[in-house]
Amino acid sequence: MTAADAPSRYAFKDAETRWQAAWNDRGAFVAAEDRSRPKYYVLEMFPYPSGRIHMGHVRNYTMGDVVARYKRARGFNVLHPMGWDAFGMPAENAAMEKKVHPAEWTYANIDTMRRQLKMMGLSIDWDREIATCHPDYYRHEQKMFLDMLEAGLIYRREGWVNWDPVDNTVLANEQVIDGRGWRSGAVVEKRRLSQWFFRITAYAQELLDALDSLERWPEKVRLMQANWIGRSEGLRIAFEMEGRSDRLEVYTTRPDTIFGASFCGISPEHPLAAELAARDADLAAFIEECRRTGTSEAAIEQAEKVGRDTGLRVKHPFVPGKTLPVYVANFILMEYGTGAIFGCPAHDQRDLDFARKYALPVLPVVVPEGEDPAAFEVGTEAYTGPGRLANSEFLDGLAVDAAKAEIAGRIETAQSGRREVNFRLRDWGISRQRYWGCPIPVIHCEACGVVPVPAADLPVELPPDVTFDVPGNPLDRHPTWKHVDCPSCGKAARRETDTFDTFVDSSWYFARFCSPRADAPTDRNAVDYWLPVDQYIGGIEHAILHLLYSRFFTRAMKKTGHAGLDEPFAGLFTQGMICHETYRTEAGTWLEPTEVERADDGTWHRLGSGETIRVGRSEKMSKSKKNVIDPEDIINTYGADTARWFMLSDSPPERDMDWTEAGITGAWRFANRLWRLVATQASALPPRGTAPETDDASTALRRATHAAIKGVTGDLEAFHFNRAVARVHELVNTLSEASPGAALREGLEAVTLLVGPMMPHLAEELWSMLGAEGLVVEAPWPAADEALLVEESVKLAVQVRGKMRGTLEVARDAGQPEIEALALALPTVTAALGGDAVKKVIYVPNRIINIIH
RNA sequence: GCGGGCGUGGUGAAACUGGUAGACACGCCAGAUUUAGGUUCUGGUGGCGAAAGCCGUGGGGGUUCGAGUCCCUUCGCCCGCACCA
Repeated sequence: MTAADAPSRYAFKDAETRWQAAWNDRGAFVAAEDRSRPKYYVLEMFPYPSGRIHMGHVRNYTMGDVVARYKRARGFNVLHPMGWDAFGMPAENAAMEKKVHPAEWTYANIDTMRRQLKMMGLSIDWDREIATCHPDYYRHEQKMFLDMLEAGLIYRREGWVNWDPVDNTVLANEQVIDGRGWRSGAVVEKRRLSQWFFRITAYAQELLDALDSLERWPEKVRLMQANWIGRSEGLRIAFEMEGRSDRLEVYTTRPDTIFGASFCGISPEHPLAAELAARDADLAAFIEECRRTGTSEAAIEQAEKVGRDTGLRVKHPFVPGKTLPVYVANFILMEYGTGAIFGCPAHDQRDLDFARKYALPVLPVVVPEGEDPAAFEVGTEAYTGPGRLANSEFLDGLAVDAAKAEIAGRIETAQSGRREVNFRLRDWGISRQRYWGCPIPVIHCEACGVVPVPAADLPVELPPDVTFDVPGNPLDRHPTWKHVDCPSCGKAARRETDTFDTFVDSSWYFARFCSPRADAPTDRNAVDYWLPVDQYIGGIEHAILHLLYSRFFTRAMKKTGHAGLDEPFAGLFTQGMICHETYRTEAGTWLEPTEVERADDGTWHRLGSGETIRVGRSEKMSKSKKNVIDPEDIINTYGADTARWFMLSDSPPERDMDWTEAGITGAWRFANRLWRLVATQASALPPRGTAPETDDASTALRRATHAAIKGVTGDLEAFHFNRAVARVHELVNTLSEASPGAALREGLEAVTLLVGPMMPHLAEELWSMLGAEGLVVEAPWPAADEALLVEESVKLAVQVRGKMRGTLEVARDAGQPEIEALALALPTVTAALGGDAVKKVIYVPNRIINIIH
């Protein structure tokens, strides 16, 4: 073939469908347990079927696919499944807006997105596909709920909950961001409701401790979880109250500052506050006001610390005759500790702000080392640093930690308190007043109370005939669904109409993938074989919610016998977001990238009208700012391989990346360049298996090939995809300059295999053009010949007093005297020395020689 | 406020345990071939300078023969948590 009659471009459309069919025909990605090989479970966070895939999905699934294909080539038995996180609010919103049933909407979206993902050529075992909205999935979730309920991992109680007035549902603490619902953005209100809770706090310590064992998790995520769990060590102290027989219990992490206490504070939600308010209209009004201001971020931001003196006095435990006033204060949370504190203004900023407002005493009791206790004063800033105790009787002179221990001991001896560990983590409330979720399988009976649905009656299926014309939960107003007989006494009873938080669905799907058609939630053989997930990949936005819930749920599954491990994800990688420039008209209307163009002078204009456009900085792709690029358009225009290649190029995968037109066309050019290189050289190459030549040029070529194999292998292992891409570029540059021969064949075959996980269709195409047998997906990963990598000569840097003066091409591992002589003979070196005597020489073999004068 | 991360050419970024800063790519410049369309190929490209050379990894200081990398300090940007006692 000559260049003239060779097709000039890689026909990706034809090739991609052809190779996808070939993989499919061979069942190349179907996974089965095989104990003769090491297993490797690669999982990307499964998508919510919102409609169409977006670029974030493309990046996520490309990275996972690279890992899956690479590990497969390395001989691992790989599991790489895909499913749908299919329950959730958007389906109900669509039902309300477009009058389609949530199920219909969801399944249609799944069909679209499955088709789109298949266009990407992912090495997924589609036989294992699951959708959480399918009864075959959620019936098992219901079964586990019953088991966990029985095991004491779940309970029901009434409590203050976060109510989202837009989505008309309760939210977990983790789902309230800056006082607003994580989906709707509405300011969350406080309501009292009966709710089901997972007892995640029972595992608080364990979930915290085990973070240390997650070595292949990003440090950032582990820190975020540790902060969220929020362990604190302190002391619970019971103060005697004047004129009452009961005691006021407070929690503190600074018991050492007890002598600096000038008041006690209780939460507006504290039972004592309610009791006192019953006889005090002013206090009652204050409490009501606190409740209304609630938790909105604006309220908290500016909220002044305010309180009301209840008139109640507590006795200081160590100062006879001293009493402290008890205030109801708006900054004290009922949910944390005991809902009551003692205030030591000198050493706590909040207490100080409060004390200044109500003219309470401020007595420093911790003084920085070396300061005179008599002279040390606290102004507008509390002193929270280390130091020695003062004004504290028997604690005087002690360091903070010693003082804490001393006080704790005395309080415990006096039986007026005890050491206590507190966590910020709250139990996970999972009741949602929504239709499109997994029904909670319990029945409420007047006589028997809460009765679990018998396992034989599962699944509790969602009724299909529901309406969305009025707000609220359609299950609640369904004419028949909720009316059932009590399984226990047989009398008329009422079904629970709340459904699970959708995070329950995603807390175990990774386990279900191991045995997706099993009749029980899990097949223990399968989960014991496949779990844990060896490599999990997804967005950082799930650092707390999904990842913490899954860690808990896996433990709960272990306790109920559904799994046998504690930690579901051995390795975690969090990818960055896809960003794009934003475009606005002068009037402020957002425009899509396809609606604007850049003129030669660098200004931007609207297509058609020519209106001047303001280009905004690159931001996360989002529909509201219209800076989105549709993956399907890209795949149709450039092919899946080009899209994948660009996703892996340039930006490190954990960092945000910019989607640019130049970037995608650059990737497109490279794919063609590689294709053209093989297309033009293939026929000139010697047959496969011909021994490589041994002349200098061929040896150099082989060295480049094997260096690339070694480099790319290391880069893929370390998730350095952008460097792997750079190394492939380098190798292709080298191969492009070589003349045909066995060494070139070796190089082209190697580059084909190296590119395999990243551009799988193109790799197959090249492999077949090179006349190789079988498919790339079945070929083992190439091995680097270490012997070829050892170079006999090295380029050594020569410095004079640390300044670069030149380089020397010398024999590998040459001796210092020889190097020194050569270096001193360099004109640049003699010039720099200026005749001075050499005082010292530092020589690092094969690296550098530094001459000091 | 607390916790964490990041500042390197015009741009995205490389640089393993301190050892030739800017690999690779985009863009740009020059040339060649096609010149009906983002094609392909060759060379150049951190800054200043005619050159030798000097200066360069946010700023300042330090350790070291040698610092993008380690230490101190300061500025800027981003992310997470946020009245958690």
